[in-house]
Amino acid sequence: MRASDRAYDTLLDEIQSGALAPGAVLGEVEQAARLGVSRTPLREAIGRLAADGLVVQQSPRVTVVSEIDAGDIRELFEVRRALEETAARLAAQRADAATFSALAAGFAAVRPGQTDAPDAYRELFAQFDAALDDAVANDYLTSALRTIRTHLVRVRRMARDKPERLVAAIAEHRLVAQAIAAGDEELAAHATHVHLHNALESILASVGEARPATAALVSEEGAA
Amino acid sequence: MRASDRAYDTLLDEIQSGALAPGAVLGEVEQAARLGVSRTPLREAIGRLAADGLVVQQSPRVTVVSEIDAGDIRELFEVRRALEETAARLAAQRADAATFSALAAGFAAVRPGQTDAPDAYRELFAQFDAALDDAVANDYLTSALRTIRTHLVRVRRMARDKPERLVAAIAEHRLVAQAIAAGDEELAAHATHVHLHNALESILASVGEARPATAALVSEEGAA
DNA sequence: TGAACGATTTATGTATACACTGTGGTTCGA
DNA sequence: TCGAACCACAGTGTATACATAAATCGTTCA
Repeated sequence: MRASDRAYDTLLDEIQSGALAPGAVLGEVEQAARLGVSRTPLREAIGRLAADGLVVQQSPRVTVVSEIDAGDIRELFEVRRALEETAARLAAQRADAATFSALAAGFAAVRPGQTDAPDAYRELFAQFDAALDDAVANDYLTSALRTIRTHLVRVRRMARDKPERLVAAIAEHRLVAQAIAAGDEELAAHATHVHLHNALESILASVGEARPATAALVSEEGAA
Repeated sequence: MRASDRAYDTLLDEIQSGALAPGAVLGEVEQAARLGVSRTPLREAIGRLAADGLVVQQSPRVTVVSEIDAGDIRELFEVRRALEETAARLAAQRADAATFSALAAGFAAVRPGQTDAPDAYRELFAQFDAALDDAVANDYLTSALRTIRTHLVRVRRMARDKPERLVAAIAEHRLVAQAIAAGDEELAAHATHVHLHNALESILASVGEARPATAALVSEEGAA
């Protein structure tokens, strides 16, 4: 395995896990020494992280881990909605029905509280994403989604999902999978839209910065 | 200016212009010598082109300029539709009306045959894209669109637009600009959809690989 | 004669040395 | 005492040397 790949993987993991916090300065010599590689492959790793948007050149001489705030999360979800709704539509047109029927069954089989860790849920979501990419068969779309998902890992870490949100997310995924299996393009797109709306609301609430529209909905719920 | 930037700019231009044709092998020593830089900054340039998707590692030892066929063009437009429709919607919500009114006026002022080169049209389109990016104010979206546009330069070169298509594109842009200026989200999105549909059809026809649906429309036109 | 194995060559991956720029601190002058 | 200029240092950008791996060509054996 190449040293530059190891450096990239390590730094990516550390940024996504928060070990390297936003704003942390990434000096070449320092990081190269820490990771046990020379500056050349480390620079390549930094370059890839910069292309992903995970690090930015704060000044011409210092690169830092990029910040991410509630505004970024909203921007991220604007793009995510566009790409995933499109992916859902295309999958509904092209996907193998059996594959997504099986995924839907997998989501339906989940019993709340049965599985111990959220890792089991994450695994299901990852399988769904992989199946979606495979069904869509569009490298440009998959590539764009990959970038978004890379950022989302950090977002999810910032905003821990509550257990009930995870259960709801399972149900939402199940509906999307069913719609795709049925070839129902509109339902797949709209169910995806609903899912992403709920996911965003949950994340923003968790981060503690609900937007006006959400505040209104929350107070409605409180009144009802 | 950094050597790696010069190498990147040069290679990007050569790939987009076709001077470096798809399938061309990019040897590091060869290209470094040709561009008058050492291998280190050249490798960085190649890495950025790979992140853009303009070059691919054909085998672990040889990187080539990526191929692009009619299938790629369709995939590209699937993503482009998703992103630009979203951009149009967001711009309709957020844009400064005066800016897009001015752009609409600029499109309206174009007299067919008045300007000599398509470069004048391209300049207008570029201004529109820049204004759109500015209005949307979403770095993730802008970044994704930048990648798509990078590929589109090559596509346009492959498929020269006919003059009448350019005139139609001007009118289509004008409508989108008007819709954004008016804050009409739905019209902006749908006009964008129509524009991209027409652009794709024109390109595919020019490339000589019209898809079934298009063939039907063309024969209808012929019959009418 | 064909296939397989090995050696040579070539290109990439990595390390390191050098140069240059930008910044910060100190000192000198007003 | 304040400001400006100069020097020093740190860190990036670039070049080059070295190691390693893969591909190709030649030779040998079946």
